[in-house]
Amino acid sequence: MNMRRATIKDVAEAAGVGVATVSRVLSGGSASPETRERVLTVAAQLDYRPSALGRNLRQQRAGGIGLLLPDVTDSFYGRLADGVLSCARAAGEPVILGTTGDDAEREADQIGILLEQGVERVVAVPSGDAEVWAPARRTGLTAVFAHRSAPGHGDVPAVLADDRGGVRTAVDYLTGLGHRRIAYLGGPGQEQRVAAFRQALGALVDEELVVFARGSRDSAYAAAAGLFQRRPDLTAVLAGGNLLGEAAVLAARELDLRVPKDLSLIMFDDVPWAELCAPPLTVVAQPAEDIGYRAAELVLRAGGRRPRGVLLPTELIVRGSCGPRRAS
Amino acid sequence: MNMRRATIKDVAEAAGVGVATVSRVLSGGSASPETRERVLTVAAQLDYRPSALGRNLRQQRAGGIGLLLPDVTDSFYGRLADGVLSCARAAGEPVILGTTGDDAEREADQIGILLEQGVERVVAVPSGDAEVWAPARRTGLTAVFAHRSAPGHGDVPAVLADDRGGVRTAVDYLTGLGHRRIAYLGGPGQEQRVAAFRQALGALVDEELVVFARGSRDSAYAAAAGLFQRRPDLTAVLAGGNLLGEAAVLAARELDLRVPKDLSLIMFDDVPWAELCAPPLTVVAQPAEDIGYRAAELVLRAGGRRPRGVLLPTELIVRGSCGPRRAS
DNA sequence: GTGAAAGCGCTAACAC
DNA sequence: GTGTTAGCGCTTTCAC
Repeated sequence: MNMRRATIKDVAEAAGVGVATVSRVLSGGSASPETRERVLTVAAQLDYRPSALGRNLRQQRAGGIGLLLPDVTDSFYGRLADGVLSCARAAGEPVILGTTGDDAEREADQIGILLEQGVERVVAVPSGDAEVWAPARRTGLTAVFAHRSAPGHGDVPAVLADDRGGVRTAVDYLTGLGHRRIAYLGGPGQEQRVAAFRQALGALVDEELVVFARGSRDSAYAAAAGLFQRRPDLTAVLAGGNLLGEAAVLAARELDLRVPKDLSLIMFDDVPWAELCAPPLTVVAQPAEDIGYRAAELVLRAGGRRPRGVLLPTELIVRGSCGPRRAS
Repeated sequence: MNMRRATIKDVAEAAGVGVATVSRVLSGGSASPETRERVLTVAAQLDYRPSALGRNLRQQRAGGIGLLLPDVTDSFYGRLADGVLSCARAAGEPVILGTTGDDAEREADQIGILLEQGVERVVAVPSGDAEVWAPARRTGLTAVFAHRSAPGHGDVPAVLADDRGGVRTAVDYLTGLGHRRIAYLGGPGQEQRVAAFRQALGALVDEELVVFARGSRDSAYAAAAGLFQRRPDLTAVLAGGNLLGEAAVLAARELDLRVPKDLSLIMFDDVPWAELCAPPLTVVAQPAEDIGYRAAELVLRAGGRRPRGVLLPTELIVRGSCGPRRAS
């Protein structure tokens, strides 16, 4: 089998026109109705598909959009990716996916691969600082950040959930229930949220109760278990992501802390299993898919004037994992 | 800013050699030690990165590997994707991701996009039959199927979990607990498993208890709820995936069926939340990441002789969602 | 061991 | 409205 694909030249010959005409017709340029008709027919007959290879080289840039994510295994990023994919699909653009593991170096590698491929538009959940992104900027790559921004990237538009609002609502809810010793269990790149947490809590903040994990499940579990053991006096936790929430539930169970009796828990990111958990988890829902879709939209219409950023609303969904402060 | 990237010609000139020499040096061909040294130095100085665009056109094929998945939102496919990505990363190859939604037509579109890009190697969880894949075959594209095979694809290698064994173990476990009316809640492309289910159950099969959902959560829920309402006499369910398991738990809860007292449940695919569920779910674990990794490996060494397929083991992990048949 | 040159498929500038 | 042609960056003969 293994038939050679028809090229523009084949079509041109078969239709008795020049290659330029074929190119024009296929990209909607001007041509007489009859020529257009003929070219289209022949192209269909030959099952001609313009080669992106030729076009890309000629135009000095690959189409398509790059997508850089910390971890496809995390369902939040899965949903975000889904948003990007549906937007890209609507535009007929391929998506090149790379994962960074929240590691700046790995991110730099992935950026390198994209650059090498001639990709000029990327949606990223950034891990590295401005230095990592410098080669990309220099090449004129258009980036849009999603879910979080990064230090030193003043002019890269970002599509974010309203972390500030989400944190505030969650903290208010918790303090309203009487909680005073509230912990924040964070992951990579959550400076924004922690700042909001500190601000919302005001004088109540206890820096020992603000802990960070790296991106992995293990690290999240270690952080949660360590926190709970070190400070058995805390009565509520805000987990900054579904991996962290999962870890908190696991660690609490392991240490025989009953939720919500001994410990109230709010998790960032509403995942399907939050409802299946015992007790069902109260969460701050983030529109993961929308974030991805909007970011892809932004990067695709790179030509027009782009807003500095987009802020999408979060929502506190109260289920059963928070209760009044224990008498202790 | 927006600096033009250095080309091979720039390097050649700066090093005082011909472009061919630069190309040879960079791809490990023969050159005198001193020439090699000089070229390498200059290339580094100029921060030269060979353009994949030029290479691809010249070689009439894009590097990289295509990845076609039903749904990135499903954590099983997320893990599978992760496996593919780590293998691809090790090889320095980009991955082009597309989702099919378990729809043959959408799959055909995605294949079209890949072909247009000149991608010649793809890992896919196939949805369509041989007809959908015909254009791909004709172009000489190398495919490896993952997680499931498809009808009429005799010679496409596939990396599969041992569904047959997994189903048998699960069914044996259930019948050993005394269950007789066991349902199978299936998803798209699970013909293999259902066949194994029928075989394992032998005379006990009740065709009314074998139901299928499409890929979505809604559809899964509808199928589960419908099944439970129509046949309140069933005492055990085998759910063919984590979405289906999730739906089964939800539907059972909605209909006040207690797990495992009224209903025993086994879910295909071990997901982190299976442990957090109340009760913790007994599952048939599948090595999702390995499946992806192995498939990617196979497609990358397309040159050598490739085995017809790989079968990876599954494992029954007993937790708390199965009990003896209710007295009823 | 090295360089010159052809050419991959396409688009855009230019001539008619 | 249409054809001719140059050339994008690279690899790969083919001479030397």
